[in-house]
Amino acid sequence: MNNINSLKLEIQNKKIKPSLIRIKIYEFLKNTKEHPDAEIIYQKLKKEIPTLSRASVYNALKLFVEKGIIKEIKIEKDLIRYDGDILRHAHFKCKKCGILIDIEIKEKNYELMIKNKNIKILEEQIYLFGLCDKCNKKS
Amino acid sequence: MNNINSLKLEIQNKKIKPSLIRIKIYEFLKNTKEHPDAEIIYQKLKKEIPTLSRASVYNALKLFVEKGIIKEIKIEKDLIRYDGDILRHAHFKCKKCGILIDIEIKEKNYELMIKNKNIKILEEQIYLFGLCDKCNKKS
DNA sequence: TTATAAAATTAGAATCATTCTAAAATTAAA
DNA sequence: TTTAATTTTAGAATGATTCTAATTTTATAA
Repeated sequence: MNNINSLKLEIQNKKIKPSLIRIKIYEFLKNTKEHPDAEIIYQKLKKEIPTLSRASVYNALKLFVEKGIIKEIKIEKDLIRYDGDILRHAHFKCKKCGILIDIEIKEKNYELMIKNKNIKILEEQIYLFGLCDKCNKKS
Repeated sequence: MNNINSLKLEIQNKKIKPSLIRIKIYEFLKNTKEHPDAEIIYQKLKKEIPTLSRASVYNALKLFVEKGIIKEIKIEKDLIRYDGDILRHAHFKCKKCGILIDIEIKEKNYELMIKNKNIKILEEQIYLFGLCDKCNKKS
């Protein structure tokens, strides 16, 4: 799972040309649960691809988000983090230590009451803030 | 409701010194459903208070958020909008026309399943994206 | 192949909301 | 008052992201 060839196919299925840079960025996102930002991806891949530029990272991430194969996480004040897991889930950030954790959503019980029935919801982003296990025990 | 004196009291109850600028900013947020950003608040109040600086607006907004009397809405790519309504609700943004709409949450049916039971959730931000009534009918 | 067009990549400049800084003004305390 | 503490201010600094224009790579056609 998540080998280069299957990742390449996933990209191609979305009509994205599978350049080396794009495959590498996508691979990186698919194999981490750290929800990295553009700079972290850039620094990591620069070791493998010394000519890599930040612009290419930003370009690829933007394209991936548009095509729906990754998700933006806008939980930080000043930067965007990225998630290779596009299955429905919420994100929790500890107010004390800053750790970012995936939160499973109980599908059945989650319902929003839309007064205006004609609104069509295509996407959702759920951010939770509080105290993680460790920080909660300490306090 | 929402007269100067009651707003002043609300601010004071949160141990915030009720300077004119703070009262005016709080009043503005309490009397609009537009979810303005700092710049809009600045431009609007500058007419009344010509000496007003952007820094004061940012300072007051930051303080209000910390004290919990207003909420940040981080639904735009590049700026923060503010909400004087701190009652629990989600925000919907139309992908076509960009309109921002409050969405009531059906309390009973909204449940998150937290695997790690020790996580303590103190705050939530729910953002929805899609097509508003008008844009949905057109397409 | 070779020529040509299209797309991807690059380095670095530009953008722009927000934060920072240090001074001035205001308010509170003694 | 006098002094201290807080608030406000203008403008500089910050920093993630976007833009630009040139270069490189890839695809297409003859």
